[in-house]
Amino acid sequence: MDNLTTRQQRILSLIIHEYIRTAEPIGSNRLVSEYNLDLSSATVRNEMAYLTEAGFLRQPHTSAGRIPTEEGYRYFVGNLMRNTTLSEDARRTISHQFYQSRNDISNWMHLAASILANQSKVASLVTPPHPEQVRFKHLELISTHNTQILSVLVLEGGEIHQSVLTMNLPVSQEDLSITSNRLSELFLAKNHIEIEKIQGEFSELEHSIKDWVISEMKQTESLTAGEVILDGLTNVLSEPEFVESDEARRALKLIEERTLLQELISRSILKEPTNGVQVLIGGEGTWNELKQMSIILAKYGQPGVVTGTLGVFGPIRMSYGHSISIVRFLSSLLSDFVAEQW
Amino acid sequence: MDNLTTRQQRILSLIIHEYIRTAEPIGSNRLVSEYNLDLSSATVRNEMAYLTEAGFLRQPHTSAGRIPTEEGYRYFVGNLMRNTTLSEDARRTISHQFYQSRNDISNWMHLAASILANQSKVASLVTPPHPEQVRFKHLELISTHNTQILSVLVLEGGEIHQSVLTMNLPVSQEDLSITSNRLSELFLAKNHIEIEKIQGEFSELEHSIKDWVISEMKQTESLTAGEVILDGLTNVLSEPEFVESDEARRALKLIEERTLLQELISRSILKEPTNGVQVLIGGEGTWNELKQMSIILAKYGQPGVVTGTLGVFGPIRMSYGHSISIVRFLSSLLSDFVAEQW
DNA sequence: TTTTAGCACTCTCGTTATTAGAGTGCTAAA
DNA sequence: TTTAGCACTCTAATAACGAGAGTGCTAAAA
Repeated sequence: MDNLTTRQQRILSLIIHEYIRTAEPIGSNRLVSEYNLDLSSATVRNEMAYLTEAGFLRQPHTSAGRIPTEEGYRYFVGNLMRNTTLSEDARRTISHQFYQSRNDISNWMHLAASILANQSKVASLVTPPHPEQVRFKHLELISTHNTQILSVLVLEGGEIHQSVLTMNLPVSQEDLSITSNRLSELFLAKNHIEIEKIQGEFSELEHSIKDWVISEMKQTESLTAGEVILDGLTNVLSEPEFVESDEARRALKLIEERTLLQELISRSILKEPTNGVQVLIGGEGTWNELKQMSIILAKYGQPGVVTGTLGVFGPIRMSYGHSISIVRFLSSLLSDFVAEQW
Repeated sequence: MDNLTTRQQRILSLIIHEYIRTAEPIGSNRLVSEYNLDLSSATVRNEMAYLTEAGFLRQPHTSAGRIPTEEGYRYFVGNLMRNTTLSEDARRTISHQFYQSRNDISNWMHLAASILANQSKVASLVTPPHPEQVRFKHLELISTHNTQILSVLVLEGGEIHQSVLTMNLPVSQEDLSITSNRLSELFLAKNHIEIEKIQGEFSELEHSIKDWVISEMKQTESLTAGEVILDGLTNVLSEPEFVESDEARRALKLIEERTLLQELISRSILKEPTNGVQVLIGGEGTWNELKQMSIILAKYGQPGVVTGTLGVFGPIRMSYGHSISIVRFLSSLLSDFVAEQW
């Protein structure tokens, strides 16, 4: 079943290539003339018949050309795809853009999403870098009004949480400084369980702050990927499948709503992907709603310390080689970035 | 030109209402039967002819029904629209959702965008609350590696900036604490110009930090609305005008790219809007690319202190009454929110 | 044994013709 | 001032049709 001859592989590749380009069913004559094959259309027809039998191609109707099945794409990605790399030029441009906005996290996440979308011509997603083990680094308390405190919690890895807390009684900035110093020292490098266990006297103020710190840390730890930044939806949207089919549009809507995406990220990121990039084609039988879409995901960051996810998604008829190389490049770029900063 | 009789206004309203519902040109017979008018179709025809003459309606072709012109929508929004309010129920639900995620800014911005999109059934945008006068509040320096410093700058209003700075030489946490205390005291409540003017001795470390603080503050002040959060693009995308017309899709793409949007926000927010909500219909003659779209914007926050922008956008054929009431409600909700926190 | 030329057959899609129906504007009567 | 009536216009749906692209199969060629 899976042992195709070189010629069959070649033909499958060409069909996929041409179909990605044109979104039209590919016939034998057309293939031969388009690519100047040293074969007659009849021979190609025979091979096509075999590939159809084997489940890699299908016909929308008798007497139409062939289009790849999910299985066909999968075989292609798994066995036939040649590994494209980005041009040195493109890579330099991208790196440069990053180094310009290196400081602000939210900034470069959006930048990453935008680059992914523009380069791949499909839609992109990026989740924030997320600490895998959440440990306390520093606490800062700043009085704003009478009873209001702006609390800033810095975690190991540099993630920052801020909240405005309201106390029962007014507190002076001096008290706040003392409190934050004391707690910072006590909590240093501990995770939330260890903080919970700390024995000792706590004032009412300290107690409130401690509770807040613990709840923030817990929340951070539980949440796999809170926010998901999307970009380039309109790229996908002007593809013929999405213009024509209501179903495809519904799939896109589902993705925009994030819930499916989050499930998908957390599930698929578990099985460690082949060479860093994971390709989900047509929902992989599990997600029926995504029959017409493919998703390419990669982790970035430092395994075990901080990691995030990024990727692209678009019609199942997408340019895998190109998309994968972009995702891979950006994932390694961001990883370097994160490593440099943390 | 602008003084329509009550009957003409009524007919214009009905046509707009029906057109928004069906996206089809509206004929006289249909209007009479659909709304059980106490008029003959001939009379309605006469009025339609007048409204067409006056520029409020147009015919896609002779012997077709009428559709509203931009001018027609504008007259409707300005004079005829009845002010709908959200149901008490809906309002409670929304408030509730907000109070749940009240702490995290980025969190409730996304929430706001999502609520706007879901309620209005079109696309939405939200910009972060942005201080109008940028003043220094507090500085925190935390050592991460040898030469790397995590710097956290808190501005009046509570906005937080963080960066990782790299020094030439290693610095101890102790030195950093001293530096941050000294600078915090010196810079307190000053804007970037005043900070620049401060006389006195600065160590090399202090100098670097000072430069960074100034550049962050400058940047914050110049940037009207850095990030723009979008949601609900797919709502718009399944409207017939966007399915059918390439031009409309291009407009949406342009919006997703943000640059046009930012220009639009900064320009339109200047002229203080009528009762807080500004409605841009069909690009208002200025933005040709947006001929088929309408945008509803409102500020939120505390004027003069921190403000952001939120709104919805969709096909020019959108349900203005409903959308405006949602935008207005969310703007006041977020304003309360911001007021409570700052 | 493999490849290919040839051919009959199938199905889509674009074109053209036709028509039903919805809509209009105008005139004249109510 | 309103409306019934009517001739006229234009679209959009439907049907009929043929070109074209594609297929699978058979038999001959390599």
